[in-house]
Amino acid sequence: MSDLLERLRRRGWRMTAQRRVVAEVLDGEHVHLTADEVLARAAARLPEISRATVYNALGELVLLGEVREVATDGRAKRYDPNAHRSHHHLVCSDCGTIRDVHPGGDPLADLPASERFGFTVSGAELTYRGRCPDCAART
Amino acid sequence: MSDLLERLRRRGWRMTAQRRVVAEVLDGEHVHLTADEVLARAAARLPEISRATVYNALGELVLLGEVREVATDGRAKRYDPNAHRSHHHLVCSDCGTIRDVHPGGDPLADLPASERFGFTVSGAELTYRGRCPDCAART
DNA sequence: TCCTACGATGGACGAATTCCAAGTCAATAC
DNA sequence: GTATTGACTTGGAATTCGTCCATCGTAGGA
Repeated sequence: MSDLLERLRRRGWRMTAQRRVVAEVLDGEHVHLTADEVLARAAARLPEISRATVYNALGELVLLGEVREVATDGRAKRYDPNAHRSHHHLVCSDCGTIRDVHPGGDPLADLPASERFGFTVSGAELTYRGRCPDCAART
Repeated sequence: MSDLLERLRRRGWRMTAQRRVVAEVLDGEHVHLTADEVLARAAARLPEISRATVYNALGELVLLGEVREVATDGRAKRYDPNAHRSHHHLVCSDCGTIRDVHPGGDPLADLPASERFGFTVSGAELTYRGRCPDCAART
């Protein structure tokens, strides 16, 4: 679908079998996987891939700005392949599922200079919390 | 200053020496401490207090809504005693320092029903990221 | 094809947090 | 004041998530 692989190659990202598989996993699934889930899916295609390699690759994709890291509470970080369109997240407080949302409004514009305490503000993350329909049904 | 202890007692929170010390630490400092920092300050008054006890007490204070848990990336969670006045956070991406901020706007109102995916949305957290003056000066 | 720097490996390590079984104690009842 | 009891505390083990490191392998240029 997307040209993630192609983009990476153009940017000079050294392409190995392992890195390709990690990128393909992220590219294929438009959900928010944990590092462990990425490892599991990658290992399905390339059984000898190592956990450290997956962490390395994910870390570089984050640095390259191709993937966003989403920290939710005490749980494992999740990796969001949809780094290009600006969006925020809706997290289920029971199961940790994440959905992308596009609220109106501009959080950055809502923070006046008097509330910035001399910080150089570079961005804002908005996280909505709630229970997903599945968890609500399971009551 | 505050009546945190009094409130807790009224709510039937069983008061032990350990719990009192943890509550006093949070009540005294209006900063955002990690569990370890709470332990250190508590141990200064009650040397034999155990780490597990601090975690237990913090967990209950969070459940009671007296303290907010603030997860910042891969670092240790921080505990915010200012749970009663609604506010958001400005985090230094270098040193992890947190400041309370009060932006205008209402994130919840900005999320239309069509973007809620059947979730029961209970709240929104807004986290601004940037560099604090100290870290910027240190360049 | 050959080189070589960069990537992969996996096991050890580390930080933060939770779990557990046994001992202790605050609050209530008498 | 004493007895009672269920809730709280303890500390060490266990878990979870992630990083480090020395060694081995290989992608991609010459």
